[in-house]
Amino acid sequence: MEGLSRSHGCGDLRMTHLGETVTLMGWVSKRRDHGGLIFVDLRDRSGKVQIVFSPEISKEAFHLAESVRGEYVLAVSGEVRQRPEGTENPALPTGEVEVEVRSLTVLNQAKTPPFYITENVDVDENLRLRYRYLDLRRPDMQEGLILRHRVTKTIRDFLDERGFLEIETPMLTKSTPEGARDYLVPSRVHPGEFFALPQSPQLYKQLLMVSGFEKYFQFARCFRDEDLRADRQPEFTQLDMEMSFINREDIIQLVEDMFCHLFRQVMGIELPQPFPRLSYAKAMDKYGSDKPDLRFDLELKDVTDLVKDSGFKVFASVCAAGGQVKGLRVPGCAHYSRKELDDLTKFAGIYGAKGLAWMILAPEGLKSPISKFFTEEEIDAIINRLEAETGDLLLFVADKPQVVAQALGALRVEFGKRLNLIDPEEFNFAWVIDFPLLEYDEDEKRYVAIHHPFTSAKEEDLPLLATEPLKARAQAYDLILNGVEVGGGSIRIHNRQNQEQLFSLLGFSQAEAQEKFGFLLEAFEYGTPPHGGIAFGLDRLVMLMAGKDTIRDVMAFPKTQSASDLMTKAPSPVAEQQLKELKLRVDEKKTAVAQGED
RNA sequence: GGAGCUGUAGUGUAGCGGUUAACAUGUCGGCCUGUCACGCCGAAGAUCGCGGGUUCGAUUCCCGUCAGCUCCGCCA
Repeated sequence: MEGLSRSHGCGDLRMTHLGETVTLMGWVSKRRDHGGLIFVDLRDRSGKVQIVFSPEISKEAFHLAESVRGEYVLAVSGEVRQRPEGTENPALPTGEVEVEVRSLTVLNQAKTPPFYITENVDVDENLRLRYRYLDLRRPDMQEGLILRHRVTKTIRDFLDERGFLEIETPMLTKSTPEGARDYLVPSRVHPGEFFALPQSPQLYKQLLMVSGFEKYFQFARCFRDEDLRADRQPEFTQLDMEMSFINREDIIQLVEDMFCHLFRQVMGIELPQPFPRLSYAKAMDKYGSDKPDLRFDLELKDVTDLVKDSGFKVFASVCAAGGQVKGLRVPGCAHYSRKELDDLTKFAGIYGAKGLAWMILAPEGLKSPISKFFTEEEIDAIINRLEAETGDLLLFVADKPQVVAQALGALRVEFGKRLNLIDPEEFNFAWVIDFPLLEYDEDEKRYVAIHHPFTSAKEEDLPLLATEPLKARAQAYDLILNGVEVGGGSIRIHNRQNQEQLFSLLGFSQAEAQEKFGFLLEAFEYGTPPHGGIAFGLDRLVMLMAGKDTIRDVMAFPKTQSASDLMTKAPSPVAEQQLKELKLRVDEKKTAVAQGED
């Protein structure tokens, strides 16, 4: 490298550089050896350009190039030249030019990679994760991380402009009840005691409000030891924000401005403002989800009133037991076969539905195994309610409201995809507001907070906390994008009495509340401003902006579904000495149980 | 904790109760001065994820297991 200095990025060369002598450094993407002439596509972060080795230009470079292989790291210098007429490559941004190489330095050799370093590879994810550093060489993976950088950079600048301060909070923190399972870190200095990695910086950011910082944000790494999904990793990044002296409208306005700015700057897209809002109750009722995909219509219709007194016992008994019956109209699917309907039933079963009733509005008349239980008037009323037409398939689920919503909500999304009702280019933002504050946990026999225990109830619902807590609505709001929850927040409780009241509703004794959250309760006694905030899942947001199906594709080093890192082989056992220092002993629970025992 | 899908040369796939396990691509060698999915000739490359069972015989069928993925539960 002595005396060598890169002058341009490979992907940056254009006709305007004609005649310039350039020095490029990058990887061999492809080599085409014609015997007397060698072409190499040289790739770096900026893109690719064709470089040419010819004995007429440099015998030395040409012969050296004969030994070059894929993914070798090269430094070349030579003149940018217009390609001979007829040999331009319109598929490449640099396709009008090439570099004729006068000197070549092989900076490093490379083994043949285990998979192709190109766009759109369909390789076993096992391999991609094991060789993540090679996977990340692929241009579309680089684009994802570059996009991620531009998103964080744009947001940082925006929030700075609006008077926000970026403040870091600890990673070694206190384990608190409620919420996800914690990742624990043993304390060497305090044997038998543990830190928890933060599930979010929630309490710290509220305390920063007590401290008077007024506007805070942070790109915060969060940890939750729960099972993974395509959009859930054990560690992930939140854009975390908190503000004092604000109300819900202030936050919504700021966030909409922020996303409009972000999409304008990064994607060149103008988002329509204001973002639509719908209540939790309406979202659940119409779409069976608290994060509905609003890129397509398909609404659920409640037919409970029409069927509760009908002769169909399955429906009637569910209604009598306090359940409900809802229907989904699937346009143009009257041709569905028995097998396809059985598969749909199985699909609904995943979400707990014990069955799936259907009606087919065929041109030759109604086909349905349940129609014989209804009068003609009842059937007409149902068809009217669903606004169904000939050629439609109608699907019904009868169950507890929660099961009906989940099953039909999932079917709605499924048909949105199957019927191609979704515009993949669209970014459909909306707010879901007025969440309930609490729900009842049947397993634990107590109330649990839907958002989190620091969320304030709506002022007009405060009296309900003492009488009918489940009816109280929270000052909470989620931001959804294309059926994905990308963020959520709330106005917080900011005085000790209200916070203690909520803890007690959640079933904490005063002593427990003091032990777990005493520092917060105490802080609230020293002049706490009204405050609230919101946090966004950065990985999910970037995933959607990049058009990817999993957040793994926009994270540099993600974990597998079983929360391990195939590249480093983490987690792994540690030395006995390390355990000793921590005063820890592994319970030798047999992992390798003998086979074939009875 | 549960359900489903996948696992065959380096990679992506095909295949079948008895095969020399096929194809493409990559790799290696030779030829080739305008290619860009370069072309042509040749070669090497497989413990058919692992273990057990059924069978005269299993890569193929069955059971188990491991790994990856998708989903349910879980994720304030």
